[in-house]
Amino acid sequence: MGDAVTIKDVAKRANVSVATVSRALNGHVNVADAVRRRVVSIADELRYTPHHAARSLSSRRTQTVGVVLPDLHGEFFSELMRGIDGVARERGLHLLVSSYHGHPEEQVAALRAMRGRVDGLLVMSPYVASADQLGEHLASGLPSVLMNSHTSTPGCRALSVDNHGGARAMVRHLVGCGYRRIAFIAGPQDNFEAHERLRGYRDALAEAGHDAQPWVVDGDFSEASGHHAGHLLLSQSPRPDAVFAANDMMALGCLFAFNQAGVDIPGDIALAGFDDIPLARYVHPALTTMRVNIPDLGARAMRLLLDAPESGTPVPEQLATELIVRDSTRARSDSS
Amino acid sequence: MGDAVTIKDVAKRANVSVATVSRALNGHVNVADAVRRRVVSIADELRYTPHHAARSLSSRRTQTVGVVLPDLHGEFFSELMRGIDGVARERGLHLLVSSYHGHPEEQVAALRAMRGRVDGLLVMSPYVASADQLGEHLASGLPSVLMNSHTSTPGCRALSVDNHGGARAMVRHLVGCGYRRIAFIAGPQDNFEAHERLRGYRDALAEAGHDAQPWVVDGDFSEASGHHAGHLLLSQSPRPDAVFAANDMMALGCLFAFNQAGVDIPGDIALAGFDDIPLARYVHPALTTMRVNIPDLGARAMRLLLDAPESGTPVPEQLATELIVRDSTRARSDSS
DNA sequence: CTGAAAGCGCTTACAG
DNA sequence: CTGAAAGCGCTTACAG
Repeated sequence: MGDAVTIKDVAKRANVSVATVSRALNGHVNVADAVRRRVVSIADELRYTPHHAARSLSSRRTQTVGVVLPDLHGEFFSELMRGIDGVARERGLHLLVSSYHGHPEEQVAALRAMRGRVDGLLVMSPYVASADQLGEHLASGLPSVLMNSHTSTPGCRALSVDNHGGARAMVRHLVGCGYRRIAFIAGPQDNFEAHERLRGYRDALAEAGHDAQPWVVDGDFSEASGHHAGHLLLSQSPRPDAVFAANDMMALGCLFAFNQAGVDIPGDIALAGFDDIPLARYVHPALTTMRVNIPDLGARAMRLLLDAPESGTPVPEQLATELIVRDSTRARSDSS
Repeated sequence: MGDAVTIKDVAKRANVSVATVSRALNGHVNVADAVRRRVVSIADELRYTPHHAARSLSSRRTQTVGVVLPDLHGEFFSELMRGIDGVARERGLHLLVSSYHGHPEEQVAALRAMRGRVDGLLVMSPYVASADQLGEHLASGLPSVLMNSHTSTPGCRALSVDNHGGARAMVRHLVGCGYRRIAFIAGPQDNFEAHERLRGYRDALAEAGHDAQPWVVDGDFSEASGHHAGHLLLSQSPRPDAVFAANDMMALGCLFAFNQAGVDIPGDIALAGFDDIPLARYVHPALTTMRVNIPDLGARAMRLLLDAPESGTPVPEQLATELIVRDSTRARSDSS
């Protein structure tokens, strides 16, 4: 380990008290200029770095924001971290990242482990079930912002992608193109975002007034489940004339199923996804989808945490999505 | 913030000293069973969580590993984090992540900021230039493992992808297919991995003995630079019969350039990359590449940090790559 | 098995 | 402007 140099060593060398070293290094005003310069130069020379735990124990601040996510890998989280990290950097903050790896029951443990390590918390908890348990644990302490999470906890700041509005807009687009038998491949039952997208689909269909019945097949956000759903839909009679998958990964799985079966997209069946992952523009045909600006979600959540007044009644904020029309959907000439 | 409950509160309620609470909660043996049960249940009831900074200040341990990376976003880092995180999880460790965002000069600051916050460090520093500066700062303290970094610092544990061997193997594959005029799109000059891949290309070419001259065009690992290089190569006469890009992103850029120009791959020119990013299998034609198991790199680096004896002379370890042959290269019938 | 006390390395009122 | 001292919340020899 090598004995690290402490504030005492610096004080000794500079012939001042540790208090003065602390003040000089932290830029307090009440330090003689000559003294400050001497202290700073000695600290430099000795390669002194304040011991973080000691500093945060006495100052009650950690300069760190905790990020608790359901998972760490994958495009989504990587983009999210990018947005969060950008703001952290601007503000000179560190990030303590923790994932509960898809085990909602470990989430509370992850949250508790943050005590004494962070000044605030960004939490993403898309599991519908664990919502209130979560609120309870957040309430007791740290300033927090919830992302894409279903919670009824009052006083909790929250920011979500407008999944309901986005799904509705996509269905409207499909209806506008002339599609009528629009099937929906749903996401996991216990996922709040999946739930909202499904709700948007249903609502838009009801609004369209073509008395089209909801046509929902199960999925779990994975490519494989989309592939399976695609095959299932092809076996129906009549087939849907458009398929809206609750996320792009399932849309891609479905697309492969259609390609395998020789179905023409969008001639025979149109296809749309949600998220706009990078792959969406590369597949053939390129996928119509609803873009979610994920880094922006992270950045805005971070700013909400840092800048928003803690008091007052926080209004849950929404992040708009953007319809990206590509080749997998097309206005029908025989539109009724 | 809400006044957090401390060890004192638990001690008071349990009618024991804080020392006993500490021992009971930390599972030390010398605590009466009845007392331990009482303490544990009271701590539970009070929702007591030890204050991390205090604990690590007195115990000199943080249960945290620091990860200092050149960047945070993108597939590569996301996969790397996945590997690191898996091991951290197994061992009950936290991760403090820090990026210096492509500014090598900020790397030292990032490293220093880790003092008192972590028990060990995983560092990735692909900038050739900053290598020794780095070693100096690492030496003074924390156990560390370097990933994909060029360093001559003795006593420093290190783990790298076998970029040299991988590039050599790819060139051998191309030569074996019958290609002779093999151009190479290089990565950034100051990047250690790019440097090693280039070296592998040169060495393999020399070994092939067809007295083929190295044919290197500049690139910077970006898709755009690959696209540019592709156009440049098409303007040459004679054209190369195969192009090996130092990474997949550039290979994809090159592929788009070839497709735009109506060049048949691999009929007219073969194409190969390095990394095996997910996109590689989806493009048309699917890209021959050298797979790097990135999560494994992270996981092994982590294990090296945690398990390897700190003393002794550490031997830099290498991570093997795997040749993935897809449609963008093919054995030539008119092979000489 | 348990407690009193020292100490981890800082910061911050409190005096001067 | 500067220093002595208390204190942050823990852990850990040291006694008993």
